[in-house]
Amino acid sequence: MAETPAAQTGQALLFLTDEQLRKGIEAMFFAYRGFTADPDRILSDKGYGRAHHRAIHFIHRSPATTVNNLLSILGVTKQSLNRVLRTLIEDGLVQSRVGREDKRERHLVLTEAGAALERALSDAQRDRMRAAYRAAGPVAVAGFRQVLEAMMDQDMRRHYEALKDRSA
Amino acid sequence: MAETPAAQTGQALLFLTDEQLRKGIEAMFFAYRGFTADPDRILSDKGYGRAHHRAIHFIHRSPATTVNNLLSILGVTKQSLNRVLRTLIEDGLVQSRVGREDKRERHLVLTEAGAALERALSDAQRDRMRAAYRAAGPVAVAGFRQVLEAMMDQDMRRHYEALKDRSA
DNA sequence: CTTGGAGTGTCAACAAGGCTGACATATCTT
DNA sequence: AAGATATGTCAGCCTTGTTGACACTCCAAG
Repeated sequence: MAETPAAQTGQALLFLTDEQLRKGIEAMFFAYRGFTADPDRILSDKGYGRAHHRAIHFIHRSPATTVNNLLSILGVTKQSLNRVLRTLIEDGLVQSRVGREDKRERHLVLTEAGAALERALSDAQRDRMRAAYRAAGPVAVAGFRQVLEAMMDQDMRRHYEALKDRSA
Repeated sequence: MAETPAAQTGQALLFLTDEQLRKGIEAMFFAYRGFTADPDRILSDKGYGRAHHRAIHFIHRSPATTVNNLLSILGVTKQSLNRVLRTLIEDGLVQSRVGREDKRERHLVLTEAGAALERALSDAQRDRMRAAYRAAGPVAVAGFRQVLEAMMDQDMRRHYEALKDRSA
């Protein structure tokens, strides 16, 4: 676009032009495809989908989490989640334990087989992430995380922060 | 993890720990939700989905693109794309023109109504991206883009670069 | 102790948007 | 004339999201 009147906006804010923003949008789109590609391949071999991956990931991250907690992290309906959980439980990857304090709640944990699949999936995903991190360098990685965190919804940032604190 | 023997890896490579990578993975997951949330709201009001958004976005970016080109950018089957394109054409948002050189090809362009929807969608998405960029600052944004680009598949990077060059 | 509400599971039905396979049509290339 | 290419379309399947309805268990407040 043309020169803006205020001098301070002339150089400093060029990274906020529509053009730059559009590049960022497209980068998110293409990168997310790469981000999910490797786990997707592993999953489809076993007859699972991305929804199973998400459930396994967050059960691993928060062992003995309740169904409700998982629901609010994943942002889907309980019917959707239940369908996925049922197959994981039937297949012996996840164990559902009745709560001790509150017996209405179910606490979800990975079985050994579930943990093995989790490892395979996150190894694949981390390999790509590691390659990208290494290629970009630590300064870029810090910026990457900053922008992503600023892009989240409030609720999602809450969940993200809660997970971050767990094993820091 | 414990101290690694080599001194050079002690400090410099801490950003490559599994912990850091996992945080990056979760940041991508939560941020992508935010990234698509605003357009999704606009679309569902009109009875469209994310697939329509993607088609509209890339037709806008590459006016008069062919169906085949769009297919390779989006990475879906022609049946999937065709279902979406058919509704967009029926609803008068996209126009399909027989190619001049090669009459087998169809060149896709947005109508005025299609361009209006594209504007609404990308305004919403850019608003969030702009807020995130502004909050994180130009250095972070450069890193953000670097990491995303390193995360793409080869094919996707090719398409991304091609689009980048268009109006640079 | 009863009752209301919360947490959970489940059934049924539906839609979007992926996929495969098969086939038709028009057009270009050889 | 034959084969390859670009596109469209029909039919059917899968995953994963949705709503709505209903049952059950359990906790807590009255």
